[in-house]
Amino acid sequence: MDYSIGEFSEVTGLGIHTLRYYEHESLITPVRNSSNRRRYSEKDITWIAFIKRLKATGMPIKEIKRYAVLRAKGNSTLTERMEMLIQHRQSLKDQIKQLQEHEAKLEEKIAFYQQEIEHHCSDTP
Amino acid sequence: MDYSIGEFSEVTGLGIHTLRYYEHESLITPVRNSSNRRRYSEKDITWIAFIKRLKATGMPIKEIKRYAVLRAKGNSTLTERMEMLIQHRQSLKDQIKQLQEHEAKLEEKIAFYQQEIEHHCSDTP
DNA sequence: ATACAATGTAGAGTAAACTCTACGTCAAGA
DNA sequence: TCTTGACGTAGAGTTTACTCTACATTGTAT
Repeated sequence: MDYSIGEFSEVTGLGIHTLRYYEHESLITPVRNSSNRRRYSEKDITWIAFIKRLKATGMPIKEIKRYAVLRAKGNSTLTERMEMLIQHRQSLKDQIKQLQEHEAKLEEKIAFYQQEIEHHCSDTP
Repeated sequence: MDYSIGEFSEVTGLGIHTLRYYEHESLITPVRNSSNRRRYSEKDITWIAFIKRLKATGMPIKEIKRYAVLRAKGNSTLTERMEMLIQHRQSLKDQIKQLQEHEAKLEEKIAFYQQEIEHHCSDTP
């Protein structure tokens, strides 16, 4: 019930190079088999999914790494990790609010353009 | 009623180097005075504000440049520019939806953590 | 046994968006 | 007049997050 790097690349959608890079950055640490090949577990799949979420919401690799290192230390770091998540939730809320503002402004601009174009085309009555 | 690059940097919050870089990328083309110094107008202020909005909503410089070049060509490009904005509005809506999904999942995760921490701390009754 | 595909490491290369350096010019105040 | 500070150009350097190359091993199918 584990995966080679090639298989894991398939199921996660991350490139093999990227997976090795993530390991180098201590985001994930698969076990190795007798011939030094990486073996990824089922848990690694959900972990990568979570990493992807953090990335998609603007968390830089450095900070994901900080989280990953805490996670690797086990339960004693639960509170600290939660603090990180709560911080990140706030930044995510702020991001969404910002984007909604931008959307509203863009909407205005588009409406204005529509006017402009009508005026422009109705020059010849 | 115009600005030197230093003044313009102040009012827009963009660095002088960045402004020159933007000019190099054809995002903005200030006029020059007799001694070749850039002169930015009031209009340039709102234009930079709009560029910032496009950037903040994930539009790459290359595409902003495409828009800027159309804008520089004048009214004949109004429709094409509007098409770009409408496209971008859609991508913005998609972005927001994605982030909201991520927020919901993060919320779940935090709730789960809260549980974990309670269990963990109540180990000693 | 042998070919060949997947994997390993180390390190170089890439793309985007700046950011900085070096060096020259020019206008204005002491 | 001299100097200082803002500005000019061209090009190098930085950061982030990959992505790729070169070359050595290893597992598997024939």
